[in-house]
Amino acid sequence: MEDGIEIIAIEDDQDILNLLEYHLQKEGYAFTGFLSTKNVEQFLEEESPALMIVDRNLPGLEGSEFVSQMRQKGYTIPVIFLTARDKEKDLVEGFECGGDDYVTKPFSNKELMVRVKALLARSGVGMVQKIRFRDIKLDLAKREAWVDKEPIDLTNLEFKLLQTFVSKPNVALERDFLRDEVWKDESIDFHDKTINVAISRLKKKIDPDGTKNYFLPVWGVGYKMI
Amino acid sequence: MEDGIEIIAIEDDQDILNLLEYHLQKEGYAFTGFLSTKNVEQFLEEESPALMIVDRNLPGLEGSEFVSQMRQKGYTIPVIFLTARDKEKDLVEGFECGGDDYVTKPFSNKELMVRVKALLARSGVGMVQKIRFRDIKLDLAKREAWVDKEPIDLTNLEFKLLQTFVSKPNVALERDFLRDEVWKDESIDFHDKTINVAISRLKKKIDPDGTKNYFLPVWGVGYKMI
DNA sequence: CAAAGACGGAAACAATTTGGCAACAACTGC
DNA sequence: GCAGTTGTTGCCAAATTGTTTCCGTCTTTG
Repeated sequence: MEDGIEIIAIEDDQDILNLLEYHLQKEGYAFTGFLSTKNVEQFLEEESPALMIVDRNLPGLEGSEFVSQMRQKGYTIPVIFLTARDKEKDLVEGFECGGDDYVTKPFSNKELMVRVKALLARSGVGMVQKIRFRDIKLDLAKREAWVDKEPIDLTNLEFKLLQTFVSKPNVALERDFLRDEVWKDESIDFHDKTINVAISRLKKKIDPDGTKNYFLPVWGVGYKMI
Repeated sequence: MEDGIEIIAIEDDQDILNLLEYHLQKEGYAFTGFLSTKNVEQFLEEESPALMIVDRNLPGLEGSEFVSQMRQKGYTIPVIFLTARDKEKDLVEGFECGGDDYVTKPFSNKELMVRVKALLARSGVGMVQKIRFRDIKLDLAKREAWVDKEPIDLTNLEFKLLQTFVSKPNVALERDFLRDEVWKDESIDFHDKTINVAISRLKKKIDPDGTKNYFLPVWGVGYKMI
């Protein structure tokens, strides 16, 4: 299912490691388990998994300490800490040292899976990114757009433009901002009318009758999607 | 501490609401509680809090359903769901419908605070720009203005002008300052009366009856908003 | 205190800026 | 070279902004 997404776990309890392996593999993730932090760094150098599950209470080097070290060395891999339910002080430190979420032991399969998926989504992995506003829906991964459940064929520019607006609904976007955001660099001799025309074309595609008034011109500033 | 960050909660259990209020206010957040989803949308239109805590099991409209509706309408406010520990199916839906985190009841103060802070950090709080003075409110992002809760249609120049005054209430702003601040460059042959006329037009828009006397002319100097 | 001059208020008019849109041109990838 | 996409230009309409004028009010000063 989640094509080739790799998750590793560091946990000194072999039973829990097996449990993690079972559930995560069932969900389609590639899984590698470690009983200690040893060899993990070497593994990270070679494999770059998408997520790391770390027990707070490891023998020898503490889990949070290990993550701190990895962060220092520049690894930004998202981390879910496993922590005993009664150790709430750990929890705070877990967030503070750069960990991204935590799960208390004993954990349920479902809770873990939800947090794994949420964290992966947050870090932009295997995203099924969909954004919507009013009756407009955009699938960023597939680059498809729907208006009122009808698929709309948009060009690349139109899609970027619409995405920019749907990401910031009800906000007046200045022409300079749009130029930076949609047209990126191309600095010199950028004609003002370029934006007007692009908006005009987009309007005609997503609202041929002109009855829905998605775009409101903000005079002297830019446009606002309403 | 967290200066003026506003958090609202929707929870039908008054005791829990009080608990939330106590803890969140102790941490320095401005808090508003709701016993149902009624009135919440109206509140959101006016206040735009930084975070919303929503019980999944509300009487009438379900919490997740409500959040879905708000998202459809373009509200991107981060949400923490409160959910009973045994209802894990809810939990999954919570993430799916756009919620950003969840906390299981009964929750500990610390867990809640950690998640609140993490979510606020993740959503980059402090970007919503709203300024107000007397019964005037300006939303800089939306470029909308309200007087006495009534939306007022302002031109770009008028908006910049009003923003300048609302940012410095009770201060006499010199004409030179206004020229620099509102009219930027355009140095040469700037007629004095230009400012007069601009102020005059602005006055007529935000106070048609002329009863509120927002602007006090400071003879030979400029204007003061009072 | 009164008159003159300076300044602000309001309305009308003029100039400028801006957006919509259509048509044409340039570009791109195949 | 063709079809699709994107940028440019020009015309029109509308909104905004600047200028002028006249008048009333305030300040100053003799």
